[in-house]
Formats: sequence, C-alpha cells, structure tokens
Amino acid sequence: MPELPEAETIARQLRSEIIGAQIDRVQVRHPRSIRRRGAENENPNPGFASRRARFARALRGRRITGVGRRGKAVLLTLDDADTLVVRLGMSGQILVRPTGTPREKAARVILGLGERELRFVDPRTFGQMAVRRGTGPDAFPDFWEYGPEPLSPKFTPAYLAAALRGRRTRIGVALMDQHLVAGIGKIYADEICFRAGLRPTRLAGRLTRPMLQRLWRAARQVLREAIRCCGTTDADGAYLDAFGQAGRFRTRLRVYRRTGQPCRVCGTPIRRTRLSGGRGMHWCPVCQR
DNA sequence: AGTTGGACCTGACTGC
DNA sequence: TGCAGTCAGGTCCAAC
Repeated sequence: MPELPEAETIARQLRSEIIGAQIDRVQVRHPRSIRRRGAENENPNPGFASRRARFARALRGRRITGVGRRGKAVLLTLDDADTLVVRLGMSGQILVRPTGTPREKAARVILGLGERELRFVDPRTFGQMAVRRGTGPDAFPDFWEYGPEPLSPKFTPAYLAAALRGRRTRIGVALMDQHLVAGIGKIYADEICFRAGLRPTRLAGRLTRPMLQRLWRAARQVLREAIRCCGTTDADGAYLDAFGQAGRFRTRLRVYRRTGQPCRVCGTPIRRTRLSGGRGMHWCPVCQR
C-alpha cells in the first residue's frame, strides 16, 4: 500500500533517473487511470476518448524538469510549468523500464521517454494520473487542503495538539486523515500507534500532552525509518519501487497484519480491531494503553 | 461540521 | 481442480 515512504522512495528514484527526459509517446490503456475527480465511482467513466486525447496532448513533447511529492502523491513538473500528479492508490506502481521489455498485465498508462518508458502499473485501478496547470497551490486545491507534511517543520506537537483538540474520532483513524496530516495510511498508522505506546482506539481529543508528544515523535521516527528502508513490501508484494525492487521495512513491522502473532516486545498475541471505515487496526494489548 | 459507512476494484486466499 | 465467497485498503461521497 503506497503511503508517504513509498511515494518518497519512488520520487527520489525518479529524480535521479528521468529529469530532463522528454515524453515522446503517451498511451492510456484504462479509463479509470485518468478519471476526473467527482467521477470516482462512475464506470464506464464518461468522456474517456476526449479526456485521453487532452491528457496525451498535455504531455507529448514535454520535458520532465523535477520530481516532488505531496502526501502519498508523486508530482512530476514539466517544462511548461504544468504538473503531472500521480496518485498510487492501493496498488499503483511507477516503473522505469527499457522500451520494448514485456509489458506488465496491469500497465494502465505508458509514457515513452526515448529508450525507456515510464509505466503506471495499477491492478486495482484505485490510482490515477492528472495534469494540472501550474506548480503552485492554485494548481492543487485538494493538496492545499491537506494537512502538513509530517516530516516538515510545520508538523509540531503544538500543531498536533490543536488539530486533535475536540475530535471525537480515534487516533488510528485521525492519523489517516489527510487533512490533518498528509501521507499516513494503514501500515504506518498502526506502527506509529505502537511506537507511541497508544491504542489506536483511543479518542483523539482526549490525549494528554505527554501522549501527544509520543505520538508526534513516533510518527516522525516511523516514517523516517521507513523511508530509509525504501518502504514496505507486504507478503503479496504489491508495492515495488521504480526499479521493481521491494521495500525492506516489512521486517521491522511490529503490529501491521500480525494478528495473533506474538508481540516483538512482550510476546502477547497481537489483536485486531475494526474501526470506523471498516479498517482493521492492529495493536498489542500490553504495550499499548 | 464532524463523523461514519458504502462503493469502487482485483489478486490472493479460504472453504466446500 | 474449481468455483464461490471473503478480505484488503486510499479516497470520494452520501447520509446521519
């Protein structure tokens, strides 16, 4: 599941690989991969032919001038100051492959870069690509509404305290709220709660100052460590980086998808609880209070 | 307004 | 072996 560390890994790899490359070919093979906002659940997605043509026109001939990231999204800036936004969704990968090598079954969008090509591979089609005009906040009204980057100076214990004040939701859910803080999903929400020693079922608005401090520190530690490990590749191998390599954070997971297995700290079997949204949170009943 | 639950999707897994 | 059913989760949206 690509979250911040996975998107950051891909962005760093692309930065060293494709800056300066020119897009000479655009192929869109699935309508959902360029669906527009507000049409998420419409299938068949309306106006595919014209949107595909517009998408290709916006990209063909452009040079890639930079690679960035916001939350879980990878941002490719283009020489005309437009930005290609890539949301990886559940199963999205961005692969750099030599042109002509066998195409992945779930390759949804292919951008030709001369001898190589950038492939957006996404079996579940939860991901999407979009070209936005410009590079500033005006180009990203949705990102503008996002909370701060958790590894930026804007994300402080004071910010976290203010953002959670009065919230009736649980911390496991709040951490995944992109408007509160950007880039955290299931894997890292579970791991952050564990390292903070807090049950994910705790009410977000009722944390003491020391708890908030622990949660803040755990978030930064976990995400930094996961970036160093190039992200998490689960047993199903869904996530791969831009070179097709697996992330190494899996061996460091303390709770995520370890239901029934002994806690790596105290040996107590890990529990799983369904929170609102239907997502199962994993936690240790002894280490987390 | 904040919060919740359903829908979208398909590969992997389970059970008969 | 095969087929139906279940699960997984990022994000949007409708409904409390």
